[in-house]
Amino acid sequence: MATLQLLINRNLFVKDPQDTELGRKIVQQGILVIDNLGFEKFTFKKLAKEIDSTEASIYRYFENKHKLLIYLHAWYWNWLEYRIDYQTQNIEDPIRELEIALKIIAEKKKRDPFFPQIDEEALYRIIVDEYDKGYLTKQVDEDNREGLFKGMKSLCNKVAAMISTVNKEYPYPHSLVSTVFHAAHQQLFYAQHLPSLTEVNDSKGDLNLQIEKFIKSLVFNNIKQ
Amino acid sequence: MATLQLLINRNLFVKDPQDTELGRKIVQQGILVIDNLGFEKFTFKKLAKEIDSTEASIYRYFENKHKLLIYLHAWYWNWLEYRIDYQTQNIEDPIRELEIALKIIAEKKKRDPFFPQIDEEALYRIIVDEYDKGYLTKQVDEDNREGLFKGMKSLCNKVAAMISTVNKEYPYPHSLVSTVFHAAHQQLFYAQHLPSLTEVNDSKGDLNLQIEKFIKSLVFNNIKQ
DNA sequence: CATGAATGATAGTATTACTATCTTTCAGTA
DNA sequence: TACTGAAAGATAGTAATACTATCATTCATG
Repeated sequence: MATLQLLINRNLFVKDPQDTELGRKIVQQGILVIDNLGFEKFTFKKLAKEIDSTEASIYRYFENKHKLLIYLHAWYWNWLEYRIDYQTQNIEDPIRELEIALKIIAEKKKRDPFFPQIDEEALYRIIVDEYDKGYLTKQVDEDNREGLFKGMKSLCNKVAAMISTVNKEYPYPHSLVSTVFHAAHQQLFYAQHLPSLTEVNDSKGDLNLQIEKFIKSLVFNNIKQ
Repeated sequence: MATLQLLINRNLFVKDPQDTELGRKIVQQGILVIDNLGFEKFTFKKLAKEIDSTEASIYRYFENKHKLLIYLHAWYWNWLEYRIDYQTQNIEDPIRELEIALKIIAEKKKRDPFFPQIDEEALYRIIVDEYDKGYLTKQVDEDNREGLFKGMKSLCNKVAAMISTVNKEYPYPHSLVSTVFHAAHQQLFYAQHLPSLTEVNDSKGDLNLQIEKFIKSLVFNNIKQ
C-alpha cells in the first residue's frame, strides 16, 4: 500500500518533522502523550523522555507545545478534507455529497493505513478533548495571519459550498458548518462527560452514529427548501 | 435599587468571595485582569499586585485559577438564567418565551445595575474567548461530580424544556441547546478573529443581532412541525 | 483588654518553558 | 582515508509559574 504524506503549513514547525526519524517520532509519540496526559500537563520534557531524546531536540522541530497542538489540528483537518475528497469522487448528487461529508466529520475515527505513523484514534480523542484550545488564545490573530488555521477554514469552505449548491438561498452556510464542526466533537465530549447536555447516549447504541444523525438533521432541517 | 447576589456552588471556592471586601475585589478585578491578559497569562500573583494584596491571600479564596474561571462561568450562566426567568414572567406563548431566551443568550451584554460589582461586558468577553476552557480538562468528571457545571446544565434544561413545549416530537432538545449556547459565543469569536468561518460580519451591522437571527433560524428551522 | 479571624509579608519548592553552548554521531564527499 | 557539516545529544542555566508554609500584624467583638 502506498504511504501518503499530508502537506502541512510551513509556519507550524521550525523544521519539518516529516523529514526525519526523530521528527516523525515527535509527532507520533506526541499524539500518544497528549492523549494520555491532556494538553495542560503535556510538556516537551515528558515527551523527550518517552522517545529517549531531549527537550532541546524537540524545540528544534516545534517552537512550543501550542504550535505542536495546532500542527496536529491542521493534520486532522487536512486528513478529513482528503477523505471527503476521496469519498465524494464521482458523486453527482449534491445532497448525497453533503451527506458523505457530514458522515466523515461525525463518524468514529479509525486507523488509516495510508498514514501508518499517525494514530488517528488517539488524535481524534485529542481533537474532541481540546477542540478550541488551538485558536482560543490571545495570539489567534497572528496565528491566523500565518495561515495556521487554513486546514479547518478550507474544509469549512468546501462543505459550505456543498450547502450552497443544495440551497443557494440559505444565508448562513459557513456559520452552519463551523457550528456543525464543533457540535460533532462537542456532543461526543458531552455524551462522555456531561450527559445531561445531550440526547446522545451510550445506551442508545453507537455514539458517533447518533451524532451523525443529529448533525444531518441540523443541516438538512436548515437548508431544505 | 436593590443589589442582588447570585448563589454560587460552594465547591467553587474555599471561602466565599462575596462575604468580604477582599473576596469581592478578587472577583471584580479578576474579571478585568483575565480579560486583559487572557486566561493562560493570568496569574494570582499579577492579580494580587493589581489589588494590592498577596498571592497567598487569593489562595485563601480560590484553590487555583481554574476554579476561579469556573466560578466566573457559573456566575455568568446563573446570571443568564435569572435574566431569562425575569424577562419571561407572564409570557404565555411558548414560542415567544423561547425567542426571549435565545435573544438573551445571543445579545450583547451590558452592565447590569443589580450587580454593580461585576463588569458583565468584560465577563462576556471572557466567556467568548475562553468558552470551553472551564470543562475541557482531564478533571471534568470530578468537577462535574462536585456540581461545578450546574449553572450551564440548569439553563440548558430550561431552554430544552421550552423547545419540547413548542414541539414535543423534536428528538434533540438538549443537544440543540448546548450546540446553540456554544454557537452564540463562537460565532462572535469567529466574526472577530476568523471571519471566513462565518457570515456574521461587522459590515452588516450589529454582530450580536446577526447572531441572534442565526441561532433563532437554527432553532426554529429544526423544531417547526 | 483579650481573642481570633482575616490579611499581609516573606520565603521556599518543584516544575515549566524555554535558551545557550558544547560535544558526539554519522553520512556524504574530496 | 580524512574532512565537513548537519543532526542530535548532553548539560546547564534562567525567569516565571503554581503553589505551600510560617509568622507577624491588624482590627472588630465580647
